Amino acid sequence: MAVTLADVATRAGVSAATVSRVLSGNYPVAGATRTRVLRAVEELQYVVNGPASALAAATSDLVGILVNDIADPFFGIIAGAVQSEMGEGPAGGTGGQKLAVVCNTGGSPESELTYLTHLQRQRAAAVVLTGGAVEDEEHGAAVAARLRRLAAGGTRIVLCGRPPLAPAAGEEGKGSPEGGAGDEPDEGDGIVTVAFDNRGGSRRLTEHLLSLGHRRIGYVAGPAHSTTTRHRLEGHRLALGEHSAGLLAQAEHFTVHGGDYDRSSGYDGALELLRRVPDLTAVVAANDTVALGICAALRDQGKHIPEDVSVAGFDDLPFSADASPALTTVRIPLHDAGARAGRLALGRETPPPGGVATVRVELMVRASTAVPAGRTD
Amino acid sequence: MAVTLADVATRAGVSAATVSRVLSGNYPVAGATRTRVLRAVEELQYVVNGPASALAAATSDLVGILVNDIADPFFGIIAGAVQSEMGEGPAGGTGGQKLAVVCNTGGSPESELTYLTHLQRQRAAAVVLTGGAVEDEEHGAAVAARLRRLAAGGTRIVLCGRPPLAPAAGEEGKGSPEGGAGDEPDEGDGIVTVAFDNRGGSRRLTEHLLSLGHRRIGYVAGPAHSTTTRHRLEGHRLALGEHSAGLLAQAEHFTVHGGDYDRSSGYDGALELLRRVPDLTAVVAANDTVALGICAALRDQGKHIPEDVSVAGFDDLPFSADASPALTTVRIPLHDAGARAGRLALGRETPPPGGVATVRVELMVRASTAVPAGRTD
DNA sequence: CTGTTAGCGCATTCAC
DNA sequence: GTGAATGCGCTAACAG
Repeated sequence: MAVTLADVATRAGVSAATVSRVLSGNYPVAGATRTRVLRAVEELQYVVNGPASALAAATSDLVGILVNDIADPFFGIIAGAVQSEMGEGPAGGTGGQKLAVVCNTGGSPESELTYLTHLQRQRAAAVVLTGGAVEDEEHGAAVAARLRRLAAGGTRIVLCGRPPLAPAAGEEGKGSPEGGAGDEPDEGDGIVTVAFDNRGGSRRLTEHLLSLGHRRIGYVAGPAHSTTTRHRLEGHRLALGEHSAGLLAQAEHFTVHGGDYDRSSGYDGALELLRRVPDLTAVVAANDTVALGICAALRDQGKHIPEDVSVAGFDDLPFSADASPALTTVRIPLHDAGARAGRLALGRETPPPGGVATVRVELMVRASTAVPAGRTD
Repeated sequence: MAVTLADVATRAGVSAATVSRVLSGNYPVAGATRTRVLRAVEELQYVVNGPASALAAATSDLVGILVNDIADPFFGIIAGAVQSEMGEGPAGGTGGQKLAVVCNTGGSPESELTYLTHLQRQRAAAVVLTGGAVEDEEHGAAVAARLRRLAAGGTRIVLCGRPPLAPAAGEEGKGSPEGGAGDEPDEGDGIVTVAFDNRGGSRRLTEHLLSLGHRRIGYVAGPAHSTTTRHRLEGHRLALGEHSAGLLAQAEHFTVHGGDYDRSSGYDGALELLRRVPDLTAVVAANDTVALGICAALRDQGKHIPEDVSVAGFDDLPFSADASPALTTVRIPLHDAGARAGRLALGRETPPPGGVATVRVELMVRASTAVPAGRTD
């Protein structure tokens, strides 16, 4: 690490400033000197000192991507897409390169805050937060506050698959001309969001089940206090309620609140559901992974899918189409969403009006859902 | 971002040095002043400037984790485990906190080098490289060289699931007392590796198939030029060769070299295999994901698993036990391996002798493999 | 086009 | 136990 800019300058017989200029590439330098400098860099195996550079320029090339579970392809796909948008800066050189890194919060709000602090320390160029947020007053406020500070400091903030920030406390009366609008996302802080239509997708999914003739539909929900969990559940109940008040009334009894978005939540949830409602004809899962756990449990109980019980997931992860039977689910264009978030983070795409873009989701009807056995029409 | 150490100092009525000291926590400071400083920090919402701090201290808290595919749980599990080892530094404060970040190379050697350069720029405290390496003379040498420079600069390097570095070129005659040992991993460069026994696991898996009575065993290999691919294939053929020369001779014909470690490689590979050897009784996959693709293809061809064809995977990812039928595979203790790599990266665990630790793998026999149909003993 | 001059914000000697 | 001074390595005005 000993070799510095000055060493290169000496070696090339130029000033440090010149070396800096050829390296950043954003300044005219004579071809001959450039070559000389580059050769010196090569010979000395010089590598820029990031901290020093960041300090002097007051900018960083770090872009953070926060995910709730790095072992979950849902986040992997988004993160990969975000990352794929970095790399090719407008200029050709190594200059505009961003270092996109993903930080695994494990869904813990504390960890989320810790990472945000770290990123703020590093003066990150941008940070992308993916996936549902924990619905906790205190932490929510803390995260929002930190995000606003980051944004104020010039860090671009993008929310992907996470609902927009609520307006800051005490913001409403603060000279806003339109008065107490109150519940609309505040603009102007520069925080942009790419939202998933969890509610709408979930609703369509349940409508599909209803239209097939299902009336006893179980629901294995995701982690408590997660925005995603809530939105999907709301969509489900919206569909139920639109069909009949009776269905909506029994919804709570047909819902089990699983733990994480993992296989065992589905497995255990399905068992519990079967205990409560032995003649269940369909189960909706918080997501595809949970759905697979549900399938396993049903099979272990001697139930056939979809003959005895229909099962549906959410997300349409790659493995869902290959499951047996292939899973009916709601496709979220995770890659597109992530790519867009990446472009937004780089300021390469103009933010949507209002700062919120909602990506469309699509119902994927496959083999795991069918007309319930009792139905003969 | 405007608020600096000096601001806090002024506010607290102390010198910048004192503020620095209470923040780093590694220096005696009077209780009263400490409280005063901390309050000022709080009031001003001060956050350390990472670059400045790193520059002055010549150290960084960045730890990089390189993965080949961030959407693959194989890497997610390892990365998550590595990350879980960071966070609780020896001291209590926010001082010893490391920022563990994962970088997605997509399996591309260029990208790998780019990330290593970035990490070197940032003077990363450590970098963990996970998963198989691409077997390419040139890139291998380039990566090795860069890793050695990083290590020389004080960055800890840990290889996890990747074979140890070959000795540096021209190193053999360079005053090494024991002369041209040549093909043993060079120690002394401080690069430590946690290796997976891919060869041994693969061998045991194929032995299992042979012992069941299978003789026409197809193999859908992983990406070409990957160390992992090669090692697993070698283990497979080792088992074949030990059983009979005939099996080994036809091995190449029974092997299809799929593309990536994904579902479609398995699907397409199985189809090709069936074309070549219609009366196949078993197929071994490069990994579990590929195995699932194989299962899908076989089902689409009207084959039953395991009655008509047995299928086996590798890695034992969480979903494998839930597949239907449950997948016979080789379990790699990914979490343990990652955790160990993390500890090694932090210097919290003493490196194994020789710098290489090999983690044991375990054959998991489940429902996807059975005695072939023709066999009646 | 290139060299010179100042800091960037902090950690760390030294003194006190 | 605390303050004052110095420099980490680089970039960004300025001159020339």
